[in-house]
Amino acid sequence: MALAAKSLAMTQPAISQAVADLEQRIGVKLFARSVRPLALTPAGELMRQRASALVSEARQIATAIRHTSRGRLALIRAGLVDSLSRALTGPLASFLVTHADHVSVQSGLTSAHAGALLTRNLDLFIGVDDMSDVEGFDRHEIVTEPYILVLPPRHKIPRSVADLEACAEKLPFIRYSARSKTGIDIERHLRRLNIDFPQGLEFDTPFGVSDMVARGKGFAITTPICLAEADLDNGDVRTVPLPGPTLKRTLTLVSRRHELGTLPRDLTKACKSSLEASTLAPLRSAMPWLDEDLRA
Amino acid sequence: MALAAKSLAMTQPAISQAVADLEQRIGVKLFARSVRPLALTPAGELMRQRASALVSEARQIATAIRHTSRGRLALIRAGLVDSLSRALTGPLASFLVTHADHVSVQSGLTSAHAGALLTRNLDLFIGVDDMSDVEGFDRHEIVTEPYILVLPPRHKIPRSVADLEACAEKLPFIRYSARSKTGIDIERHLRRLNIDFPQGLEFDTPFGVSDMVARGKGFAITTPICLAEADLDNGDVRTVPLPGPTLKRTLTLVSRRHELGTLPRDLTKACKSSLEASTLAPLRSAMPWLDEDLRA
DNA sequence: CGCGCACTATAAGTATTTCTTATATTATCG
DNA sequence: CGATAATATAAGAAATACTTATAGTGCGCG
Repeated sequence: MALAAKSLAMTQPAISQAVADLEQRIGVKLFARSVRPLALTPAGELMRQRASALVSEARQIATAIRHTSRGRLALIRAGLVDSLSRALTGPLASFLVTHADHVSVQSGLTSAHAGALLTRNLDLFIGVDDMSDVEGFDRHEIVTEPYILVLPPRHKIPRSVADLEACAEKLPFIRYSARSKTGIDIERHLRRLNIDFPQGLEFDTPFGVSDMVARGKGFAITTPICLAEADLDNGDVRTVPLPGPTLKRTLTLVSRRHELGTLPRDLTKACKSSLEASTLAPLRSAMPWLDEDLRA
Repeated sequence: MALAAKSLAMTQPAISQAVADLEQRIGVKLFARSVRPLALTPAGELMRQRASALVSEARQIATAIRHTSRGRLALIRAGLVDSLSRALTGPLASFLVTHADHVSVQSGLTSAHAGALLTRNLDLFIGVDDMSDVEGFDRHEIVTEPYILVLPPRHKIPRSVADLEACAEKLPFIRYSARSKTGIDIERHLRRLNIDFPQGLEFDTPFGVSDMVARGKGFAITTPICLAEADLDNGDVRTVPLPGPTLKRTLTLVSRRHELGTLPRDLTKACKSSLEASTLAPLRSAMPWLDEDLRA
């Protein structure tokens, strides 16, 4: 603390008091004081990491603002659900780079992107959740697709809900993580069918789920776009319609209202075109039974 | 400003003065005052975006720190850096499922995994950062690999640092996001070489970076494993040694000390074997100049 | 075009926060 | 065990941020 005071041109008690104040306000000890020299607690280490990142970002803001040029946005940060990562990262970035000096594309789960949009860490995202319960956002639908059943090759095809439930007698059900909207939707659907597959393996990426099925380690519920995204090297999985009532998901572009002009609408158009050509048409060829269920 | 004052339980002149103070300190106008109601300038808009993100992150830090707590582990939650997702998700899950009833495998950026490990949202991770400055963790090295330069097909091969810098005259430099350790290491290396590529495109996935290079949109610095992970459909990129001093990265399994017994060591062994067979041997075949630089 | 309205900006004073000085307390080392 | 070098505490000073009172400004309406 004495060295910190020196480097900040302050006195040592000022530092000590400031740290003590902060500890009191957040209710957590940041330093272990029963040793010399003082050591950070795990919480103190976390604070140090995140707060120094914060201070660094704060300093960068002033610099960035001074360099803002008119017209083009300085920065666009876009989130893309990982099930569209391979299909749309290129088209998305190519489009955005004509509208901003600095483009950041972040892949991941929609729940994280929704949170980041709310806290203004993203400017828009394409994902499974359209945040329809929150005011102040625009939504542009890109595609609706049905959930399908994926089984290892030569697995018997279940034709009823009872058959589906019986699959778990031979192979475990491979899950999407409950951290993903897709995982949540699937669990809710299974509960409606009174099916309760035992806990076992779960993944937060389409590849993780699909790869395990291809390896013969289990069966899963997924979507055609997720399967395309997995891009399995040994793509021999058996895909069939999901027995019982249909379950669908919609992929939507979400942005704050009144902030990006026509960019979200134009971007949606560009993404629809690209997705149709690169993913949907091939999927309809591979799974003709999808038919009208899979269109942008 | 009057509404902001009301919502912050302050008076309107306090807001007016604070904004004026800030404008004076950074030397930039944030509001256009010649119209009613007041409008944000472009700089003001950028400030609003970034400052609100900053405030949000600041609030989250306190919450995250309070939630740091010791708790019993009910399952194994493993983080896997996305550059190893395709290569190791299957082997990792297959191994862990023999040691736990419930296994969660989360793909993503090492920085998020490191944070998650610190806050006990993960039990272990495999990533680029070994958290060597933090006490209380065990580290098992899996592989060390050099960074390489990737260029569009038929691009002239840079043989010196000056050549490397000159690449940006024709094509933009495609970056890894600064949210990734890989991105940070590359930026630091370029600073050491006194190279400052203009801001342009950045991605947080190996696929994003590699796909843009394959499309001829730019050039990039990446690693052989990242390139393999991208698994490009049109894999025609030109890979060459990075001119100038070598830069390497190490992928490490990190777990808390004294908590998982021999599992981390055993898991490391299993991952090394799998990685060597599935990724490293093919890479050495494709890029013979890597030679001894790429071994588990 | 002038006036009224609803807002922001400024001046001066007050309240709060942050820092300093002086010194007490504590962990470590020889 | 005493000396040392650090941090913590108490009290007062300095700096910052806020309030009140009121001047100034852009817009819309008659």
